[in-house]
Amino acid sequence: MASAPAALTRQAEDYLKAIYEIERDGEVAATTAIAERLGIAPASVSGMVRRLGGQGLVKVERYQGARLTAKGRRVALQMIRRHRILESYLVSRLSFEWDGVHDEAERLEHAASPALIERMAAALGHPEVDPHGAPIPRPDGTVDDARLRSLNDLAVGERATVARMSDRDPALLRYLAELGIRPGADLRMVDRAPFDGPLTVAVGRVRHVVGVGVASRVYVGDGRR
Amino acid sequence: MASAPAALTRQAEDYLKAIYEIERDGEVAATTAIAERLGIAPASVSGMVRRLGGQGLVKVERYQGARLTAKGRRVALQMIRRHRILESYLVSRLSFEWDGVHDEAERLEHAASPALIERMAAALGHPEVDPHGAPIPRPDGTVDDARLRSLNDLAVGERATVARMSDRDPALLRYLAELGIRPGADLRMVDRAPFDGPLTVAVGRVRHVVGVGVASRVYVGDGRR
DNA sequence: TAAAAAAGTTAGTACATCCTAACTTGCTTT
DNA sequence: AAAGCAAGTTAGGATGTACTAACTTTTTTA
Repeated sequence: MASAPAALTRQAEDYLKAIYEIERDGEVAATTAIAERLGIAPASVSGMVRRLGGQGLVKVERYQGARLTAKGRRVALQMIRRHRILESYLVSRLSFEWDGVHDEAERLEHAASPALIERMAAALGHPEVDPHGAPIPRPDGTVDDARLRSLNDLAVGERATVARMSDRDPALLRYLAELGIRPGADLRMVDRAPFDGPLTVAVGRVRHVVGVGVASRVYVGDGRR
Repeated sequence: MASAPAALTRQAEDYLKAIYEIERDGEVAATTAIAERLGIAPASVSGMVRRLGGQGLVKVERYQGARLTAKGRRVALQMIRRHRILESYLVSRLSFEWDGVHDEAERLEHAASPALIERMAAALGHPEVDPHGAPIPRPDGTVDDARLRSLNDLAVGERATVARMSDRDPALLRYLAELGIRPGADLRMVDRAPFDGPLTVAVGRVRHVVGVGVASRVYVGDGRR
């Protein structure tokens, strides 16, 4: 028997999403990492993670963090699909700015029914990436969520195309937009100051100097998208 | 000083909306009436209503029910505006059926930001009524929420135009749609069976026989809308 | 490898919300 | 006006989620 769906709470959904994203970055979903991402105390995470474990959504080993089960991953990807479809819809149909949709989508994703999400997706022609370049999981739970190099990893002289960037910090997004760094933009690493110093990047024929912190939050693909 | 907005919980918002609707129907928002509308036990209402009283949203007199304060009414109308804009948007931009939007809007109204609602309203050209004919409160908190006669109150031979109907029961809405009874439809009371028996109503040139229960949930204006 | 630091857990508390059961109040009816 | 019933309230308990403080385990460092 497939067990009752047993509607998850908003919070449970957020935990699963957080854990998914940490794992996707290749790290173990440690208590502190989850707590940080959700902006809550580590102590609060212990209990919730245990509860998620009881529901078969994560596998927990005391003192060793949590790992998503297949069931947990399914939920997480569904939430991410919702989030990204919502962001896409808000930007393309309700003229939201790309730096302002994250929080709105974050709230709506818990309230929107699957039917609403699929109608939005259909209205947009079933987009494959969201406005920040993040791939949208398909309804069947598959995603092309390849781990990308960050701008920070480019060697001097190397060219690349911006693939995506984190959507969580509006100020960063506004800054990047000003520099012309958006998904699809072509760029070239011109210079790297030593000791993790600032990078000089050519975007089209304009050069910008950006810090390592910024560069590490911009992901690139090679040449073509 | 205008006092901190102090984000209300979903539940508080629902209570206020329920109280508003009961008062609009000309009744006192008694504990049991609120409980019934929200589908919870009366005992649960007592506590919450006291809390709302403490926040200055309702005035409570023990054993005498609650009454909205101006502040409470403002919140309630804002929720109703959200709800009705959402319903309108879902029907007209995402091809939802008019009988299926209530629940979706009910969930989204707690998550949607004022900015989103206003963008939707703008996209729709600032509609004044929702798909069920209910007037949409304006951003400034005013509404034309006149108490209407129900179809049940029509005298034999009288003509009227359908103004609105309850949006809470999808089955009722589907039934009404089948009969051609929608906001804007013109009708005439042809016959009333005695002892609260069924009513015969002409919609265009078709006659339908409907029960009193149905008729009392359809509201009419006179002649023109 | 032992001490220190970092990470994680438990214990105890709080709050919002709901429930049921038992009691109280107020309205209605005789 | 007293009794009975309906409506409302309180008491006590459950759940989900968070917090801080104190303790434990693991990892790092010296």
